[in-house]
Formats: sequence, C-alpha cells, structure tokens
Amino acid sequence: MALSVENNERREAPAPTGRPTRLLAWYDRNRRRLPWRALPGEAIDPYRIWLSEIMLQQTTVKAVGPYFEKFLARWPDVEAMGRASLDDILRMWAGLGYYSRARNLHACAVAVLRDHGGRFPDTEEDLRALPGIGPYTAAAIAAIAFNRRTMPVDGNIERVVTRLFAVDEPLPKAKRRIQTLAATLLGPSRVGRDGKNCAGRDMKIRAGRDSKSRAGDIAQALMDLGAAICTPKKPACVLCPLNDDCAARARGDQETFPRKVPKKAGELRRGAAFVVRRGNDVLVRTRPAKGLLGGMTEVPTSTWLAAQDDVAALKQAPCFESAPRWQRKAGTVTHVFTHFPLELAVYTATVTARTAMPDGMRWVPIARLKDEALPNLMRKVIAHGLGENKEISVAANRRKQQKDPPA
DNA sequence: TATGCGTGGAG
DNA sequence: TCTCCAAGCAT
Repeated sequence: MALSVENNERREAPAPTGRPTRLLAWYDRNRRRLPWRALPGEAIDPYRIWLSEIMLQQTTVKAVGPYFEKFLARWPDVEAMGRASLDDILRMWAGLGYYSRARNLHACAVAVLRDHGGRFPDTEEDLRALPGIGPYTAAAIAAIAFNRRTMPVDGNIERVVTRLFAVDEPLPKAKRRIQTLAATLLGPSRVGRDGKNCAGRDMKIRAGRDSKSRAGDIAQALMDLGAAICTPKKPACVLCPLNDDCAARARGDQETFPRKVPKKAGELRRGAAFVVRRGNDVLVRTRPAKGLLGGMTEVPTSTWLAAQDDVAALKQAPCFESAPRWQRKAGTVTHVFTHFPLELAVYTATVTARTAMPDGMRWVPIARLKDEALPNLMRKVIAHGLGENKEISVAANRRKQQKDPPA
C-alpha cells in the first residue's frame, strides 16, 4: 500500500523538517568535549557510554567528571568491573550519591559478562533488561553507542521540547506526549529493511539501525542545547538554532516550561550520631544493603525522626560494658536529602583500649577512614566529632533545648 | 502513579 | 539563605 516517503514528508511534516538539520549543524560547531564522548570519527566505546550514563543520572556533568576518570582508570572495561567487588565499587562511588546506582552498576557488569559474553547488547529492549538501566538510559545507550534510531528523553530534552511545542500539560503527566514530540526531532525515518514506510505522526518510530541517521548526535545536541542555551532560567534564545519556530518563545513565556506539579517538601528529621574513639580507632558499622545510603559505612546513629529531641536520641547510643561519658559537640550537622532535611547532634566518647565493639560494629583506624565507603553526610559527622570544636555538657544542652524548642 | 533515593552548584 | 534542579531508576 505504502505512500511514498516523499509524499508523506510533505503532507505530514511541513514545518519541522529543518529541525534535525539545524540541530546537527549547531552540534557540529558547538558540541562539548566530554571524557566519555568520542571525537568525530573515533570509535565509540559502549562501556564508556554506559558508565557515563549511569553516573549522569540526576547528577551534573561537573560532578561526574572526576568519578568517571577514576572509574575508567581502575576498571577500563566491563570485564574488569564485573570482576571487581561491590565493596570496591561502593568505596569508589562514595560522595557521588544515589548509591543504588553503584550496586546496579556492579550487577549490570556481572550480567553483561554472564549473559552477553562481555559485550553490551545493542538493542533498547535488551539494554532495558539490565540492572540500573531504565527507559532513558536504554534509549541513550542505544542511540549514542549503537546509532539506533531512538530518542532518549532526559530533563534537558524535556525542557527543550516543552518549550519548542509549548506543552502546557504539567509533568509527569506530559511524559508520553513529550516523548512523542521529541521523537519527531529525529526527522522522518528512512524506509526500513522490510520495505515498509515507517514515517508518520502517529506511528511509533522504529528503533532500528539506520546508518544515515545520527540519532545519537541529535539526542546529544538536544542535551547540549538544554545545558548551554535552553537553560532553566534566562535561556539564551537568540543563540538557539531552533528559535524561529519555538512556540514558547513566540508566546514569550519560555521560562515557565516545563510546567510541573509542585512536590511537597520533606519534614525536618532529627537524630544523634555517636563518634566513639578507642585510641586511634573510630567505631563504625555498615548500613543495610538497601534503602537510604544502602551498603555504605556510617558511625552509629539514633533513628532519624521528625520531632525527636536530644534526650530520646541519646538513649539510643551504642552500649559498652562500662558506660562511657558522652560529650555533646556544640552545634549540629545538617544535611539535605532529596526528600527530607536532617539535623544530627553529634556525641563523642572515648573508651579504653581493647574495649569490645558492640554487635554488628567494627573499629576502623582514623587514618583508614578515607578508604571506607563513607557518604558525605558521615564525612561531615566524623569531621565534626573529631574536630577541635568546643564541647558542651549534655546537661547544659538539655536545658537549652527545653528553653529553646525547635520551631 | 507516587515515592524513596544524595549531593553540590547556580541564581 | 533559599529554591531549584542535574544525561532517572526501582518498587
């Protein structure tokens, strides 16, 4: 049956046909040089693309840079990473956040070795089945590493697309529509190997190889555009290669996109952290494998609860054969997680040599703390606890807290 | 579909 | 100081 491709293009895609061309031209002149990005003509290493995409999930390019270099130097390919221990990976990941990514990174490397002979699968579907690879990352790897004709949609592309088409519907409800609109930026698809025409507004873009398309470059062009030009605030529209048919710009309200439903702020939680010294050792433990800071090292802490006072928190201090004298450090350590802010009081104590560690805990020499999988929160706590800051008596603090209750 | 999950930088 | 948010995923 099949209309010709040319007819279809003229009829169904009048305005947008120039966008892919303009995007690519802009990209060829303005692309960022990034450690994981191959130069034109250079071979693309799927392992690097995968590693970078996992690290870049909800994380800035700037933060990822040094971590990517460290990981690549230590584990130059997926086989090396698959042989590494999870603990080594967690230690190397410490500070980057979202630690389930590190656990999935390891699991994914193992799966690639076990199930795919050490080569990353090259289809979106097979990539999607691997740990830590969701819809975005599967599409990104497929497009960037394997030139599959598919469009990953990240936060940058969401912003560019909602502005370009003035998508009034708020996120996350608008996701499906944004995905569809974003895919049009790949341009009309070529005729597939089966001879069928796969262009058309209402048809899914076929995720097949297309040596003539530059799907990965278009996606990266949109990301670079979102990072450099189409920024959340004060977008530099005059420099944008798509400015002449940007619907939001025509309306003058481009900064209001993407629309979002506001999410409620988390409630402040309070607790206590206990920094116990035994000579040059500090008492630590490993957090449960899953959940908040899963599998990471911490000093013992109380529960973290909204409206928990110092007295209740102090009662949860670790127990020793003979009770130590707890000293409360002046001030608190505050930390902001994605879903709640945390305020920890820090208590210190010194125990005698050869004091046994409580169940599930261990002594670590202070000089070796840097080798532990310590999240930044715990680095702050330990720095506070071991610092030269003044201590205040526990009794004095109780009086202060009663007199001066938290808002 | 909604929520849990880190951290640091920009404005 | 405060708010937003950055190449999202798992459940």
